[in-house]
Amino acid sequence: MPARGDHDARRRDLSEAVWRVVAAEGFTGLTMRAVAAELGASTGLVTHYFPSKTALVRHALDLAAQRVDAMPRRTPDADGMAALRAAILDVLPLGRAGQIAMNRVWVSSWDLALADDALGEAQRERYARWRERLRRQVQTAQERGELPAGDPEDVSATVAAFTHGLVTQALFDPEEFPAVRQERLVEGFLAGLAGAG
Amino acid sequence: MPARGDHDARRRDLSEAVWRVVAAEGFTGLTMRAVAAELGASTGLVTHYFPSKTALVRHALDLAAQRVDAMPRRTPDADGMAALRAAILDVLPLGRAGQIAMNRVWVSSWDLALADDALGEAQRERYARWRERLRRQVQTAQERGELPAGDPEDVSATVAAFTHGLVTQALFDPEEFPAVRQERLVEGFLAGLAGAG
DNA sequence: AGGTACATAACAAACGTTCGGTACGTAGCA
DNA sequence: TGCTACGTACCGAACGTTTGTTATGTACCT
Repeated sequence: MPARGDHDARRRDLSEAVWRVVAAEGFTGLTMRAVAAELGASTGLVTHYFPSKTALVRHALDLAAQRVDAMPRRTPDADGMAALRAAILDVLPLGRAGQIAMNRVWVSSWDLALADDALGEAQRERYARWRERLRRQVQTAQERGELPAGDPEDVSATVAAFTHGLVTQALFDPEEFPAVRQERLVEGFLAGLAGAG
Repeated sequence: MPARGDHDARRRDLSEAVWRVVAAEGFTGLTMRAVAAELGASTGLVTHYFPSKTALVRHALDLAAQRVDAMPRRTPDADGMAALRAAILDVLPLGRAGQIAMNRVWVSSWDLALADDALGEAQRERYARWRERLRRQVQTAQERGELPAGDPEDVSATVAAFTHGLVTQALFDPEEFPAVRQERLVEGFLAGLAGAG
C-alpha cells in the first residue's frame, strides 16, 4: 500500500469529497466517515488532514467562498450596469456546472451559521464583502447615469436581497424557475432599479 | 405523582419547547433529549407524543407554518399596493415578538429541506402558496393602476425574492439592518416596482 | 534511521428507539 | 358506595448505532 502521495493533490481530493458530500446531503450529512467513504479511504486519512470536525466544517465553508471567487465570470472587465447585471447572473443557479451545488452548499450552511456565533460572524462578513463589491458597480452606474441617484449602500443591499431570494426559490423549485425565467426576472428587477429614485 | 394531565395543554407545552430549541440551536440541535431537557421532562414523554424523530421534525415545520398564519397582521383588510406593502412588512424581522425566531426557524429548515425530498417538496409548496397570495395583491394593484402592467407571476416572484433575501441579510447582520432601514429598503423597492414596466 | 502518510481499531459520548414499570383516571359490576 | 379491571400518561433505563476523537501499528520516502 503506497504511503506517500502528493500532499497537495491529496488535499484537493479531500476537498472534492467534502464538496460532494455537502452538496448531496447538506451540512447535516457532513461527517468524517461520510467524507472517508466518498473518497474510498479510511477515517484516519480524514483526521490526518482535518484534526477536528470544526476544521472540516470551516474548510467546507472556505471551499464555498473560494469557489465563488474562482468561478469563471462573464464579462469580467465590464463596469457599471453591465457589471451589476453580470454579478447577479454569475450567482444564480442557471445550470452552469457547479452553480447549483454551490448555492445548495451556501443555503445549507445557514443552519449552522445561525446557531454558531463564529460561523454566523463569518457569514455576516461574507455578506458585507459581497454588498461592498456590488456597491462599487452601483456607484459607477449612478455616475454614468445608468441608475438614478440614491444611497448606494441601500441599492446594493436591495440587489443582494433580490438575488439571494431568487436563488433560494430557484433551488427549491427548479421547474418553476428555469434559466430563461430567472434572466427575465433579473431584467425586470434592473428596469425597476433604473426607473425609480 | 400526577398521571393524567390535560392532553392538549401538554401538547402545547411540547410545541413551545420544540420551538425554543429550534430557534436557539437550529434543526441541527433539535433532538429528542434537547426537547425533553427544555421541558424538564424525560425522553419518554417526548416519544409518547412524537413516536419518531421524523415526526418531531415535521411538527416543528408545521409549527412554523402555523405561526406564520396565526401572526397578527397589520391592516388585514387592505387591498392592492397597501396590502402588498403590509405582506412584506409582516414577514420581515423588524423586532416584533417571535418574528426573529420564526425567520431563524425557516432559514434553518432549509438545510434539511434541501437534503430530504419530502421536506423539500413541502418547502416548495409553501413558497408557491406564498407567491399565490402575493400575486392576488399584485393583480389588484395593477387593476387600480398602482402598479404598471406585467406578468403578475413574475412580479410576485420578484417580491418574494426581495423579501426573503432581505430577511436572510437582516438575520445575520441585525445591526446593519435595523427596522428603520428595512422599512426604507421596502419603500425603495416598491417605488421601483411602481416606476417601471 | 527517522519522519511522513496513511490504515485499523478502539473509545466515550450522544443519538433514536424500545421497553418494563408505575401512577392515575375511568368504566363496570356489586 | 366500594372494589376491580383496564387504558392512558409518563418515567427511567437500556438497546444498538453513529458520532468525533485518539492511540497504535505499518509502509514508504528521504
